[in-house]
Amino acid sequence: MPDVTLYDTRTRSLQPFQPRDPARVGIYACGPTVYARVHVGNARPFVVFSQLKRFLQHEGYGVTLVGNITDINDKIYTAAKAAGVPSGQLAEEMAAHYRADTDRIGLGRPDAEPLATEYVTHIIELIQRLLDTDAAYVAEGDVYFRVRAVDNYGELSRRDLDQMDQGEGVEGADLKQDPLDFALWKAWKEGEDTEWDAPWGKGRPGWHIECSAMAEALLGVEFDIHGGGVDLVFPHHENEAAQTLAARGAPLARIWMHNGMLELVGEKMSKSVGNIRGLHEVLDQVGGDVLVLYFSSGHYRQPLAFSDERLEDAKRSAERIRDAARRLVEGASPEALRPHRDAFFAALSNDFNTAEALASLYGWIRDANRSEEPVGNADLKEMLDVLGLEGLMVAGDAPTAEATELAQQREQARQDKDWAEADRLRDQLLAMGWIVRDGPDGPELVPAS
RNA sequence: GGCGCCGUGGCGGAGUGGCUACGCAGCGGCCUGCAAAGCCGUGUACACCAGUUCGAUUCUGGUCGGCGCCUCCA
Repeated sequence: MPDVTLYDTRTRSLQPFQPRDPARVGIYACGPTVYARVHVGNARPFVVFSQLKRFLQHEGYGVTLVGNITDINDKIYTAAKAAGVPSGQLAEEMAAHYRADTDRIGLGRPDAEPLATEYVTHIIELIQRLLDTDAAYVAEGDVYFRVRAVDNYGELSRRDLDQMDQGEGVEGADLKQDPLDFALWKAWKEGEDTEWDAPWGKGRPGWHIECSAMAEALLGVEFDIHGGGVDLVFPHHENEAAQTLAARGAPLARIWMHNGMLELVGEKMSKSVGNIRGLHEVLDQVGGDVLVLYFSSGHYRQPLAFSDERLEDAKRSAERIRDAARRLVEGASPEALRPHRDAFFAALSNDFNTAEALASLYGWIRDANRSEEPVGNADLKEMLDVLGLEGLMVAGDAPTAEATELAQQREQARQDKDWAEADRLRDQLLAMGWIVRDGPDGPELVPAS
């Protein structure tokens, strides 16, 4: 089994995966801010890191995946005010939607899904620590992080402090000692309907510190993999890294992984642009397996084109896999197909290249389809399991008695060479949702999808 | 303007210094009563210009174009 390598954003290089403890690999993947229902783009990190966890488990590692939900944020206040509901209620509703929508993807849940609101104590403690070490300061109830307190600020996102925009016009700019400093805590303001007490006054945590605190609480510092969308590299992850380093004297994570964006007609899909497709809508349209297959068709680090056409392609590809699975028999796969299986896992070992892995999977299928002998399904099952596509192995519902009866009538008509009647019955079956395939062993009824 | 990513056949999308990616669509064939599924075959693909090299889509430099981040963003 080849060693696993993963691309690390901080060093911009492929790194051999060498966890501190193979039995306890920690992955933290930044989840959404719940101020609205999530779109398909938000599902990419969920899928990528869920699959990565499955793959690492397959390779023998013990893995804990943490996927947070940000439920304290300016966006939530704004959206709640616009909707005329309490912000806590909005966040709760949207978090519930998020869990329900991502459930339908069919990859299970992360091992922990912390909410920021559950970790305010940890957050306050972490901020206090930063104040104690003089890496942060209080200004009129706000608390700001002193960016120059860490000498490697900008390392993750490859930014030169002295060349960065000076953040003019940004909220709180006049309170900052340095325009690049960012808020760890925002003092309560008139009209805000949630607040927490802290030694320096009531208010709420800033976004970046929430993740540092939750990750540290659940995985400890210097855990193995921190993931999220590439749009989070700066400032979110840069700030997380800086805070934790300043507070604990140790890096937050060893490897930083970032997934590429979904693109809709050549433009990043995002709520601010307004070119979004709801995750639940897409799931209504094609279901979880097709969506996962669609995501898997490109490398996780690259942008991926999103459109109905792409979805339809993935749907047909899924059919190809399903049809192949239907022909297999239970049990071990032939040695002759082994190289395809091995190539599949070798591709995943090389920076989790699911696109290349799928090519091997299709190669396996082609050879299996070509085989005269019955082919055992073990390899295919193993590969699909790792991608979370085991659902494609499941045969559809058994034909109804009525459908079977019609199929038999059609066989009789074919025996009698009454082609018109046979075709009529075939159309009737299709209308009922059954495709008839005449094989050497007689007709087969396959659910039309 | 700064930092970074990318330009591959009709579409999507991997990858490699010389050898079929793959999927979807198309075309021809086998099979079939006809289909469907499957199999076989099929496309002078690597933005452009130089350079390195026996040889570059793959390395280096430049040009043009697209995208992301620099403010909330998966």
